[in-house]
Amino acid sequence: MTAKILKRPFFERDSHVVAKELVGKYLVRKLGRDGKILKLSGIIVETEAYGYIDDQASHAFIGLTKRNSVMFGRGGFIYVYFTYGNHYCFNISAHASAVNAGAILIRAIEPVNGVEQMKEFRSENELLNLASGPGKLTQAFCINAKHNGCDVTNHNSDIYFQENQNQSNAVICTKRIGIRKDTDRYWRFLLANKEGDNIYINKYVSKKKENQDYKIC
DNA sequence: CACCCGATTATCT
DNA sequence: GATAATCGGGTGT
Repeated sequence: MTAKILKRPFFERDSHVVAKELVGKYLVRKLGRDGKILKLSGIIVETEAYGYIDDQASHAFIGLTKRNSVMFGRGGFIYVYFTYGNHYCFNISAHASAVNAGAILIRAIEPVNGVEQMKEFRSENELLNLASGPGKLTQAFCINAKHNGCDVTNHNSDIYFQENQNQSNAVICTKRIGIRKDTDRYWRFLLANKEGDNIYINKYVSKKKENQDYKIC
């Protein structure tokens, strides 16, 4: 029996709730390659939530524009944007109501299936460096501007999310990183393992130095 | 290993 | 014309 795909209702909740719950789930990328369908997959180990009018760091803060329009549509659609002249960032729209807006930035993934293909896409052999950052994971999973606006909630999607039967037992949160405004809210979520009183953060997260100030959530 | 800085372009004002 | 939800290479310790 295959794991369940995350459907529309999962994404139509407050973005910080969705961001927290996406941690530990699988991302699956179906790819046509040499006449066959190749599946790349991995466990989401780091996300960030972005909101609407109360969140100055969010692309939606300025109101509806051509670029951010997916953040204003229904939950469960892909928002990809190009930044710093080099990198794509992969987001999924999420908010609780039709008059809201928001998205989740997928920041890091622990590679599981299709590792050799990811290494080729990245020109990089080190497993820890394949998808441990938002720009790295789009390259490893071959996600780009053509995916903007795609629905992830059915099996025909090239990109979708799956439940994880063996989900880890802890998620921690930190302040969001790489932003200039609204830097104080704890809307960055990391996968961790709790063993007794000890917390171990997943080693595939990005920017390990910025993980010091965290809370258990 | 930590810090610093340049690259490079779509998007919005 | 300014900005940016980043990355990787270079330098110095």
